[in-house]
Amino acid sequence: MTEPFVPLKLEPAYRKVAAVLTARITEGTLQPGERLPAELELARQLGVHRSTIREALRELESGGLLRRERGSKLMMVTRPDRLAIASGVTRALTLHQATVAEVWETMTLIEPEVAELAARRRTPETVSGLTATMVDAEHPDTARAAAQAAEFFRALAAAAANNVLSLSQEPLLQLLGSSLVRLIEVVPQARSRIAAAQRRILEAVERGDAAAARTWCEKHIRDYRRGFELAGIDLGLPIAAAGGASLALKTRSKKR
Amino acid sequence: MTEPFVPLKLEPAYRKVAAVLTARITEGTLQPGERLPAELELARQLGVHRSTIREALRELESGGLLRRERGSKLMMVTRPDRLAIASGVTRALTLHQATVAEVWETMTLIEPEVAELAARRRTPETVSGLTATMVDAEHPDTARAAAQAAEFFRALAAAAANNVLSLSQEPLLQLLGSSLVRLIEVVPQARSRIAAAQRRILEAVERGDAAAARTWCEKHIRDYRRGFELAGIDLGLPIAAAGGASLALKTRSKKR
DNA sequence: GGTTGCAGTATTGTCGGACAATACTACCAT
DNA sequence: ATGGTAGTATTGTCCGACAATACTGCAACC
Repeated sequence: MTEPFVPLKLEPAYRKVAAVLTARITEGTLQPGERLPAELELARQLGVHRSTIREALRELESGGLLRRERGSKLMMVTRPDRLAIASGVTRALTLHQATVAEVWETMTLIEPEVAELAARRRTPETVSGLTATMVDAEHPDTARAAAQAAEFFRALAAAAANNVLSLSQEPLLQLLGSSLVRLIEVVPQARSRIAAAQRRILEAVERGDAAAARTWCEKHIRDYRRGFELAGIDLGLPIAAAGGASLALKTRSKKR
Repeated sequence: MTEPFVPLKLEPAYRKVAAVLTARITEGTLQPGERLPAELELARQLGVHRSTIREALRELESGGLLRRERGSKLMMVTRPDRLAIASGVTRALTLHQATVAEVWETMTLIEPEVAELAARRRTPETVSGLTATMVDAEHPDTARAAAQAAEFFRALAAAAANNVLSLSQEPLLQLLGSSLVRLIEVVPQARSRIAAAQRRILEAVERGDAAAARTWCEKHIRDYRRGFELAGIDLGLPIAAAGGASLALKTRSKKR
């Protein structure tokens, strides 16, 4: 048999343009914060038509490498923010029919470790950050409570001072979102149980007791599972496609 | 102070088109495997110009939701594959200057748990999958050895039978790639150590000994750290921007 | 000094249309 | 059935156009 021919791939121009721009950004020639030249200028420099440039820009844009700051015309180079990246992963996992059980199990593995690290690395700031995100057992809005439950984990990861961890965790939180809302809606005692568990973890972190933080976190997550069962959520079912970032706490009011 | 106005956002048409298409896919109206209508047809149906459609398509394409099968014209709906998703995350983490230490630490947290699960859930297939990816301590190609080291973790996650886990792990493997190559190049005994550790883990998984799999995996990863230090890789430094999927096993030599 | 108004320019978003290259299809000849 | 061939459909890329709007500089005004 003869050496099989590799399917030689001729990339369309828009992809090459995208590749060039991406390279510039990742290698640092184009720093985050800088503004991209105008489309026509780029077209001139790269010797292609503006439409081609635009298609390439869309590609980078959806990857989070470019963004337009509110009410500006020129595109700005930027690094993808946590939410944007995670939402891509979230969508993918949804399409792959990830089950509630899989997501929950992954949290089982990760979160206790995060709690442990958080206890070890806590600083006054991160502890107060944690305190600020405790679930309010009284507030009537269930969606808010669910968002806060997720926010607690974010604060925990922040206390663990590891960005990679924070990012790895984010899709899980997004995916769990809709199930969480359901859980809190259906199971009345959930709020107080969550609040209690969070308090325990917080205290352990506060006094730097890594082992305690870990075990309380383990219990906390196991408790979620019980909650899901009580709420009649079938763990084997694919996770519902919650509307992307619906779980993020709207912190709005960025002064500027 | 008056109630501040929320910045009303008027989305450009291309983004709306992208949103419509994405919605169709995530909600299942457009199933993976189906082919998208032609661009002109879409333009007619949505009442916009073809260029607008094309910009939207680029957006979905880069998100992995659309792909063109080799040598076909029409776009096919598809679910993003592991590599594509992970490479986005990888790029993001690189831009965020994630350090070797952070990535390594995250692996420290995750992998032992993965090993434990793998031991518990192993099946004849996954075990033989693991066996197939063992590092070849003899083969001279260092890049190949590094790729195999990563592949072992993939097989491990596969044995753990949790897709969410597999996907969460993928960016870490990609990021570690370049450091791994360096490690294996510089530290001569690395290969045999890696091979030995893998053998231990494999055996533990094979006989379903979860605790052993876990502890061997812990040691294995700690050993990587020592290796990094021996190789003179500064753990506090941002991880090098390895060329994306450079770590994937190259199954073929691309001439060109 | 700082704000306001205004004209002129630059830039994006969207459109219309064009054309070459190529994948697909249907039909015909062997 | 196989192979060839012509015609059609579709993409990739280009050209050009135009309205809406962000930016700039400058003059006028409090």
